[in-house]
Amino acid sequence: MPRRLGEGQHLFFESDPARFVYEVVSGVVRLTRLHKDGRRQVIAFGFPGDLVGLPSNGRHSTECDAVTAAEVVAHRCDPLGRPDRDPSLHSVVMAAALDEISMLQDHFLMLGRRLASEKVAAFLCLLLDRIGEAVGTYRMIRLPMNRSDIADYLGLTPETISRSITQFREAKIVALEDAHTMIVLDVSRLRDMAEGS
Amino acid sequence: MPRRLGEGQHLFFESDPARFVYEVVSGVVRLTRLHKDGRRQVIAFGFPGDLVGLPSNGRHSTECDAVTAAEVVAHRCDPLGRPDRDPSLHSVVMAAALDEISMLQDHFLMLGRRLASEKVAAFLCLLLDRIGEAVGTYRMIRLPMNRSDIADYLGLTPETISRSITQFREAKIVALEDAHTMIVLDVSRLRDMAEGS
DNA sequence: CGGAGGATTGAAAGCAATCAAGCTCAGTGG
DNA sequence: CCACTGAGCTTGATTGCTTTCAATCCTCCG
Repeated sequence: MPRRLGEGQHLFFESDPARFVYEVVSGVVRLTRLHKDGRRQVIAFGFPGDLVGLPSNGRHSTECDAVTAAEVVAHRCDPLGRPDRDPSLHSVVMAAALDEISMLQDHFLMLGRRLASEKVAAFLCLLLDRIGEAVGTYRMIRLPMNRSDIADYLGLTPETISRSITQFREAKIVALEDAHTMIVLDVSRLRDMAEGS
Repeated sequence: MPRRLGEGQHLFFESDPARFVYEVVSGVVRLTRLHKDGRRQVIAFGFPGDLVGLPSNGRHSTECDAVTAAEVVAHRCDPLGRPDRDPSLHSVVMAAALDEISMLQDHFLMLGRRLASEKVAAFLCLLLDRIGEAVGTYRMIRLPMNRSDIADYLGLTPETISRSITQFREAKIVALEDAHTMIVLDVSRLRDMAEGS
């Protein structure tokens, strides 16, 4: 029943007719929109439990592809215009849409931070809360996406992401096992960084 | 029936229990969230026809106040959890929520532009399409908000907004009657500016 | 007429982007 | 088994744009 996506495989494109909404079951997907000049804005990452592909005027407003191998379950979204037909799907989609709005607003606050390092810290806190795992007394973040994805999410360059992470490493706030495996040594200082103090 | 708001008057605050959603009938409202350090992020402006105050987990996720004197109509949003009770309100709110997501995504693209002048041009194009008025062969924008509001919407400073507008004025792309009344002399060049060409 | 808030302009400083060069590691093929 | 390759990550030096700080202007309103 779930549909499997290989890394980099597309689920839908911008302005495709939206026949389905998709529930992410495993893996991570990336919702992006393209600038006229070819640059990319990452709008959001979809983690397990997220509902992605909400339509606007019957079409997808972003494109979506897999950051890692992923599984998704498709739900027809024809009935969205008629809440009486399928009230339970309707409620779920409504809740997802309202949550999405709230998440996008949080994303704005992230982009509105002063320094690049504050944005990166805020992003890491987000991942920590969302997909952090316990490792002894510390917590670990498996970063599924690469530096360019993070850069396009935060409106920065990959070089700047790298420099911020290096800075956290030198300050002993985090340690890197490899480029995609981060141990958070000092959560409270990371949260302080995210708030500019 | 409509509720009147004076300039600067608040309609609701962040994390207020969301008992109503509000339809803007006249005037302009401002949806904002605050950073820990007191800085302000303008999430959106609400123009006539917009539905504002959509709840997340039963609470307002932003604060809302009037940019100009405004009128709003309140709609109870208790029934949102039960689509079968009031299908028509439910459909309206669903459509508004999905539109809002799309608008927020457009806002991201605006923030993702390279230069301050591109962001300002994009913002002016948005206003032009939304509230532009014909004036002879030209089109006019009445800017209801001040430079700081625009700055907080675009993640820039008021000075930078001012400089960008001056730049457009010197390039004969726009003319200012006063600080809040802009004549667009060359729409296509303004759109080009917004896209970095 | 005078005051105040917002807008504009100017000069200087700060921070991220850019350009460019190594580095690491996984995958590949000899 | 190891050299080769390429992609992604890191680091360095420089450039350039926005911010910051400050002064002035303007306009509306008391």
